[in-house]
Amino acid sequence: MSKPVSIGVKPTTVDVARVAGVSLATVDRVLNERPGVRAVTIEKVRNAIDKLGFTRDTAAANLARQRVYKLVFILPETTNEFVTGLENEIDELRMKAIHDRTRVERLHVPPFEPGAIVAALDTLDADRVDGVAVFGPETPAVRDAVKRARVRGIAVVALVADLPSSKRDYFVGVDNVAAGRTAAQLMGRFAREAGRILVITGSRLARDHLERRKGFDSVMAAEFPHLDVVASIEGRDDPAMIRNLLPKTFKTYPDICGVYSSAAGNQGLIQFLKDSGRAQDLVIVAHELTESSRAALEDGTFDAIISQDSGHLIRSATRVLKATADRLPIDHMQERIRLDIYLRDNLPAPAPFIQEETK
Amino acid sequence: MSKPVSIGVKPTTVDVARVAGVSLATVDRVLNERPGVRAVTIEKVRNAIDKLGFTRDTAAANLARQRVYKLVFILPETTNEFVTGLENEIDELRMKAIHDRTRVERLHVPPFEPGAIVAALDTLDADRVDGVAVFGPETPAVRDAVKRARVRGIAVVALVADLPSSKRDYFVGVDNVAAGRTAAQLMGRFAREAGRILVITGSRLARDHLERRKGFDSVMAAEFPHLDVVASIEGRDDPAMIRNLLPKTFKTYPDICGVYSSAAGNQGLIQFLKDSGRAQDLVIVAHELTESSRAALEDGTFDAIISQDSGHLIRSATRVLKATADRLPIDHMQERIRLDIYLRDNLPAPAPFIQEETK
DNA sequence: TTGAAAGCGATACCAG
DNA sequence: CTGGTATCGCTTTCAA
Repeated sequence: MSKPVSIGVKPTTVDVARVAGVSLATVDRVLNERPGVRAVTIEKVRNAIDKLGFTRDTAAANLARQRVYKLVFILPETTNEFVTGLENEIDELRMKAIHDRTRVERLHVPPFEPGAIVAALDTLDADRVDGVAVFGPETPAVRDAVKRARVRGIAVVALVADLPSSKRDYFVGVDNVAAGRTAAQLMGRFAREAGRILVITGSRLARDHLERRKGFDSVMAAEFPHLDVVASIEGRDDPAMIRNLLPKTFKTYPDICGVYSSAAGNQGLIQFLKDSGRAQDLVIVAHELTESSRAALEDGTFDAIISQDSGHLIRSATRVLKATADRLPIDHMQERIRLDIYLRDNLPAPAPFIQEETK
Repeated sequence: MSKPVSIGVKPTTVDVARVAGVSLATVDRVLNERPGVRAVTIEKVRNAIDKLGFTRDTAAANLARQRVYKLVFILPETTNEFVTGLENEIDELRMKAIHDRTRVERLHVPPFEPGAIVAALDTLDADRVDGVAVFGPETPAVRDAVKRARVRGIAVVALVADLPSSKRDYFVGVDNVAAGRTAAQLMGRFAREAGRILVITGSRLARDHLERRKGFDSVMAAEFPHLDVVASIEGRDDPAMIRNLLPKTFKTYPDICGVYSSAAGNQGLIQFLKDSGRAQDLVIVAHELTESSRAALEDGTFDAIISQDSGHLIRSATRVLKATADRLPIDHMQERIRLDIYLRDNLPAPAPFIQEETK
């Protein structure tokens, strides 16, 4: 209608201010929902914003704000390969994150001890930390500590194992029930003769382990009647403990033809299989691609590995935490962590140990 | 030694200028390798830079520069689901990319026509386009056109199918030989009785198809002697053509017990299987998770799908093109596209058709 | 060959 | 409640 506002390709705050007939400062107040603006004025600015299709330039905003994202990852203090894999990814991220105004810290707490996580969460100071990713057992106390942190204004995501305390939670990890079902599907297809299947689990506090077990059992029962799942052993993610428990179990059930290693501690299983000469004749489905599980897959000890990419986990958690801290929407499709299946033939090129090839 | 330079957390160009004893403008000249600086001066600035451990703030730089990345994707003009999936991802990216100063375009060329790609590449103007991702047949003419584009200063990546024209190439896609091997592994494990395996391929111009075939044959021959791979049929990614070719093939080889659909056009195969009542008794391994292949997997028509995530492909290509255009290093670990295996149980939640759930 | 100074788009402090 | 203006880290004329 009236004289069109002459605007370049992408409107800026200046354009908004001009169209709304207010100052830059006021536009900023409305944009950031700062107090002290009359409702009418807010309305004027809002109108200008969507008349122009304005979207704020995050890079410029962060520059002006000198914003630095402070993120912390709480992980169990163990030496299991999956967790050390996560640690490595965090360290790598820490290096690159500097360029993105992001500071990343690792916090370690004793494993399988909800109290330690609670304490860690409670010490987090809202103006020293923007967001925290938690990998740990799901207990009411932990869920409450998460809630408290969130109330203090800290963004929280559950990592690897879900912590469904409220609808406002975000979980970065795989669907572990589906993981169990997938493991069962592979086991059922690969194990040709009838026999028993042993499940090695970690801890009944670990929600991820329980979910996997549930998915596994349901598919085994429904689709593979020739296989019989015997009671699982609880290895607490500890290779030595697993190595010690296995002989007895195999003595009790001599007709075991497959093992589903649903938690960490694969090294104990591998050791047992090699020691007892059963490395080749059992069908083994395990979790998490690590140095030793990869080797076991390559040499035929393992038949399949179900995994989740630790790089994706860490990067995704980071993006989600930043978005949450900024109250920005999350791209759920991108953040969905896939359930990877590895056979010997689709193993990714191994990560370089020392450095990238000097190209 | 001497009075330490008082610097905050992260050095800026101002710090560099001060330490080097030159002006901001000169620092910028050195940083961007602009001409007109004496060697000695360059040296001074360089010293200051790594004395301080300075790294330029890309966001600020892009802001000042008002940089807008112009990226184009060249895709075959077909209706096959994999390609339309890529198109959707590109469109989605186009929306979000605006916030990242990135403009994305799609360019469509007739499929299996190297000349069309060459023409498209040659029309690309270096000061209207920063980078281009090409998905197309690998021919000398195409490789040359890629070289020319690169000489003009346009970043190029090969998408999905490699174009190994020189060492400076970058390929965004999966290892297709490994994909073929993986398909064979699944086929061999899933097909219990002896029989013949049919391979459906696309075009002998498509490098990805050839590589898959190669990997498939090698594993089948080496590991599964009970299965015999018969000559493949060439479906040109065309469902109708595939649907028409199959009956004859099955008449010629009545003992076919498995099909490896190594290219696009799965709908033709599915149609044939349903029409002929063979949907359940054959082992089918296919490529690319799409609407119809997902349905086939869910209802048991397909047994496994080998796939590459189209979202990852597009996002990765984008990152690589930007990094190349800016002469920044590429994070090869992050850009590695995984070879996804899908069984019925690890299918990701389907993409929403209309919109995200109104949260 | 080098420097001073004006932006880029948004934020935030200080007045009025 | 609202407006002016310096500033963030870097780029880019325009002069010198």
